[in-house]
Amino acid sequence: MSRPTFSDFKQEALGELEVREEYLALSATYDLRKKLIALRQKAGLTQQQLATVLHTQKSNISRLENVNSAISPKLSTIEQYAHAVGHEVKIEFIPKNHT
Amino acid sequence: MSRPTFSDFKQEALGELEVREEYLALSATYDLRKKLIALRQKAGLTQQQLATVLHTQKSNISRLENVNSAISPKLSTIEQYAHAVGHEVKIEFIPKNHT
DNA sequence: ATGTGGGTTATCTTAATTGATAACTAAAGA
DNA sequence: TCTTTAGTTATCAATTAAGATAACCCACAT
Repeated sequence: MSRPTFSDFKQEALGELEVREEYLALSATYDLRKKLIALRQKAGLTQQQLATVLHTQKSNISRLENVNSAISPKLSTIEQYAHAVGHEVKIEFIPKNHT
Repeated sequence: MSRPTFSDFKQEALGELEVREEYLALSATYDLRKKLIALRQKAGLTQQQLATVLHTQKSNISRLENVNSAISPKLSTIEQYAHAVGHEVKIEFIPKNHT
């Protein structure tokens, strides 16, 4: 095992308290982006088509969906996207096991 | 019945198409704020205490929780709040009945 | 009456997201 | 090969959320 795996990074990151918050936040947005892409594709829309519906540009749609982008989208942005692909947004809060 | 009720406003607002999206967005954030307050209270924290945990000010917490505020919070903001009260954020997409 | 604690509102500043345009890659077809 | 389509990336301007400070209200207690 030469190069560090994602799991390695994960372990090291969780070491520091402040980094942990960041990690969890990233994982949540990562999950979100995957869902957004799936919704769009299921709706049979391209980024360009969705952009047109939302009166914006395809580059902005790409930025929103792209995992590499460092942005944390506004709730309203997520909602507009969801509505455009025929869905409502529901936010749930799951209790954490605080050891 | 002299003054208009919220229900009246709702009906009138739904009349126009562009306003409808806005209404749905508002209702979602309204729902969110109620949940946030409930989580904080269940955690036994005041706005001041939560603000301290998040290294911010109680006025900012109030703005986030307050229904009247016109802001649409960032996903990361919601997550930080949730983590501080011992919860994880999960976003779900509910299919709409497109008549 | 005075003070304290919890929450709200207003305002300014700062930081970040979003809008918009353009240039680019990669894949698929004609 | 040339073209088109889908998606990415970079950049800058414009909008907006978040940080910070201060003043305020209200309930409650001493």
